[in-house]
Amino acid sequence: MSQSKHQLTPTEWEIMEAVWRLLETEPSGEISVRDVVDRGVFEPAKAYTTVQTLMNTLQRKGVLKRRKVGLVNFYRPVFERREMVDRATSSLLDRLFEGSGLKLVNFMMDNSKLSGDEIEALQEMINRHREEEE
Amino acid sequence: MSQSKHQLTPTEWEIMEAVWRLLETEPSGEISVRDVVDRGVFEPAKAYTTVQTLMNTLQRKGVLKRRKVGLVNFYRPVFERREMVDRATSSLLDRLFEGSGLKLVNFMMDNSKLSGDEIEALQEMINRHREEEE
DNA sequence: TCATTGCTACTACAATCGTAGTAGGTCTAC
DNA sequence: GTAGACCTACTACGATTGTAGTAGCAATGA
Repeated sequence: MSQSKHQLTPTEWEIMEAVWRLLETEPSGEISVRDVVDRGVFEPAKAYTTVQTLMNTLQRKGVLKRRKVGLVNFYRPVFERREMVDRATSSLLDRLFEGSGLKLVNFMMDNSKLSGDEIEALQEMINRHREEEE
Repeated sequence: MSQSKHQLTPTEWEIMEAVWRLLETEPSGEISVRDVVDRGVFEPAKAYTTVQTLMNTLQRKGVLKRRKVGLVNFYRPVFERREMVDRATSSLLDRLFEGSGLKLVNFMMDNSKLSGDEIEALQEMINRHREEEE
């Protein structure tokens, strides 16, 4: 079936979001299943072994790297969140907007995904972007 | 598992894209499996029964409506493409950008999903949008 | 009339997803 | 030194996904 490479399912995203978030305050850059279970927020809660299975799947998919310290497995993300978001966004872009970011923005404007305030902020972004380009 | 409501898998999207496209030149607003198989473009090609199964799944999910004429089933989309794109986009927005369209646009600008030309076009869009608001 | 064509309904089946239980091995605190 | 606590590896299992085959029936054309 799919499994192509680093495409995540919604539940795997949930786990990864927790991993990235928790690692912000984790100087070692590594994290255990226990950390994710205890400090991640899941609604509804997930069993320890469920999280364990998911993290091992993520390891198999090459999204987490696993390292055994003593008896305990520690995991570290292979990619930054930004990279994964990029892939997911590109995938949506390719599938639904013929790869055109402009079409996506256009769609959002036409479908109220951007409020008036946000469009003002967007204008600011464009201005800043132009300055950076010079 | 998921099946929540009208969330499509990549392959189901492929079918629906073909259905919407073919219906543009189909005054009846209905289409058969045969139409999709013969006139849809799939890479690699899909067996007749594969398309049949997928279209029945889409019917079960409430995305296509089925009507038997004589012996043959005809299908019609329940939603316009725009509606489904809206759902998929909102889903990505919620999962990865905290529901903020602005964050998504920001991300795209920072990650070269928008070329310089496209940003100009975006500026045009904003201007037009402002005029419409007045 | 009867073989071919074409369609539907049903079935199959491996892979994946989401969730979790169980067995068995260390560590630790009494 | 032994009973919990805690962790890992393995297994399970129903649902879904993606792909397709088969049986059977209707229309059709020779």
